[in-house]
Amino acid sequence: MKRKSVTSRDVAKLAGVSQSAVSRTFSPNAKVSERTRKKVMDASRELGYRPNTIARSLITRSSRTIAVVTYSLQNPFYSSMLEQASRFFQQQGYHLLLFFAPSSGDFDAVLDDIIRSQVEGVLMLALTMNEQQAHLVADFGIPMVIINRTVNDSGISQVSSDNFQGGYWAGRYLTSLGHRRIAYLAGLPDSSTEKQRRSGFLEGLASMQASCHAVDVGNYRYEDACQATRRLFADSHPPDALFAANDLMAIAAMEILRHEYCMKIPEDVSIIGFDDVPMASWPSHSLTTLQQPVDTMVMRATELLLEQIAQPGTPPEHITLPVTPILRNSTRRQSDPRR
Amino acid sequence: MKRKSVTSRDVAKLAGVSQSAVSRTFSPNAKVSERTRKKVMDASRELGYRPNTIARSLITRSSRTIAVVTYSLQNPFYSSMLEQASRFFQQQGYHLLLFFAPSSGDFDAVLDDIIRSQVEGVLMLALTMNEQQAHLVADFGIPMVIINRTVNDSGISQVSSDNFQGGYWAGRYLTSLGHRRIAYLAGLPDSSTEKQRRSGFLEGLASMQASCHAVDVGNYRYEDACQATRRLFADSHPPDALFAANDLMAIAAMEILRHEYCMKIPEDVSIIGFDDVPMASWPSHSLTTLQQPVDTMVMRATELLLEQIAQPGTPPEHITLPVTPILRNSTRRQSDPRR
DNA sequence: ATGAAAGCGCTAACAC
DNA sequence: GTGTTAGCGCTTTCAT
Repeated sequence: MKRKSVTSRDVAKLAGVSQSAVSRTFSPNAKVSERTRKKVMDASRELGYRPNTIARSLITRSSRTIAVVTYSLQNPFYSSMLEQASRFFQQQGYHLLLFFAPSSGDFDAVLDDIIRSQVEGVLMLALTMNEQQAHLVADFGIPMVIINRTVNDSGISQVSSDNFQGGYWAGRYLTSLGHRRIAYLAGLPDSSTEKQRRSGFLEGLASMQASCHAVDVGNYRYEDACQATRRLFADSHPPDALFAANDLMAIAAMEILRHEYCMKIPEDVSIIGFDDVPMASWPSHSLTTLQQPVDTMVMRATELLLEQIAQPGTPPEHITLPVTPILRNSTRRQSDPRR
Repeated sequence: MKRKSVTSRDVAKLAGVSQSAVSRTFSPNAKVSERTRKKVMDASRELGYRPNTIARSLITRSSRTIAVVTYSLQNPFYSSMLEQASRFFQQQGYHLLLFFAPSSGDFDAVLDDIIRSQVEGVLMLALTMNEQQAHLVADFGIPMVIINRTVNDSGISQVSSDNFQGGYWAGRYLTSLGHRRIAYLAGLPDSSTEKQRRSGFLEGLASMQASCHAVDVGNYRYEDACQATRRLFADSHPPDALFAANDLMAIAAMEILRHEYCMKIPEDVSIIGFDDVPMASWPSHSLTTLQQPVDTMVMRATELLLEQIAQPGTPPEHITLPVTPILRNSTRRQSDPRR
């Protein structure tokens, strides 16, 4: 059954036309007579011919391929972004090359690989990188947009939500509920989202004459967040409120507090997350959180990328979308407002 | 900043060597003198040269690209498989082309697209397709392995776990706990996993002289499973046990039962899931389930694919891996064993 | 509208 | 070891 690479030449021979006629038949805006087209199609069907995308790419110098590089799919927030972006590009007739940033090791090698692969654009999904790395790709004239991370002052397009504002709100809100020992569960230390959410949070607290009671790091991951929570609450003066830099960690904290520390949420401790992943709205968690506009973020990012591909001169944009506090049942006013 | 396509020719000219010397320098098993290599590397660096993967693919007729096609990433079970498989292939020096099966519409068009893209292999991730579709790709001599789905009697490699056995165990176990009104929460009706888990379940029940009390469909999705659960338990004789065809639906059911029907789990109803996603072990859910050996499945599938790529003659394999019951706290012996 | 011819950027014989 | 040569399968002028 295995047909081995039928070429347009083979089809041409069988159809009794020139090879370029075959090419034209398979080109979107061809100028081929119905008669020729039919002959070609018949022959193609008979031989099981499929145009070779690689050869086409080589000559047209357009691969119609986009690289998406991401860090992990553990967090439903990322996998959902990936799925949405992928479906969008696929719908637009693009192929999608998927890369994972190696957990340990050579990210530059991946970037190099991407450049060699002749993609027309790169979507960086929640990827932390330095300016040099960011420029490496851009300097090759490959349009790139970073989503859910920012890189300082570079000429690179980025779409993210207002992490600072989200943190700020969390800080003020928890304070306003009367909490006095408010802790912070941090994400990946080097990531821009972490830095922004944290500084927003601290400033939010400060704006209410409050300060942060304790900090520990959960690296945006469930398991790490469990450990961090245990450390935070093993103290003789445990927190009475917690802001976690993402929902996954917030939920991890709830699990630990409820089932290992026999604490009630929100009675004993208020918790706020960040993202608003679907899970956050499940009754068991009912997590108060800061909703990121995923759909909009993906849409803006993908459109931006496509635009830059279509018009290479397009200046980079930095888009910051607002976050929305979603009030659920993981937070409540402190019963003993002793302050 | 934008350098526009520096070719090996440009490098050759600058380095004062032949174009093939440049090619050799960038080929893994080159035969180039150190002197030439250095000249080439220097020139390359100066011009920012990167070999064009597309041109290389065209002439070597190997794209070193694998297509992974999947249905959705909503379920963490799939996204985790995707991540593992991707990382593996990436590590092996392959590129990964990601395709999503359109929810409504032309799957054949996607298959066609895959064939045109000259991938060296295809990994079908939890994809339901008919035999004709399965053969379409295979007939082009493109190795393919299906993971977590089976296609009847085809000459196509597939790796899955023993869904029937899992269902069978669930049926017998729930019966052995003394439950008398055991319901089934079904997955995607046409999927092989659904059929196998269901028939295993029914036979398991039958082997204990029991039968299924009610069935509803959750399509393997959270939201749909919520609806189905509401329907199942709105009855005047609601189930006292539930087997859900995957964890996501099992958890959905728990959420609805606990928070909308004020039922206790496992006191009022026992629940069993399927997959053992990370979430299933979280204390809030503590779901009894059938663990699929994800790591092994992915490893076997990826190795199988690579093997078939390396040795085109390799006969297809059908690998079925055992599932493992994981006993947690969503099931318990019926307190009133009236039978 | 159609065919002939010239490459796209690279690898792989093949001589030297 | 190095250069020369001939393509990989296709698109795209350019004549006709």
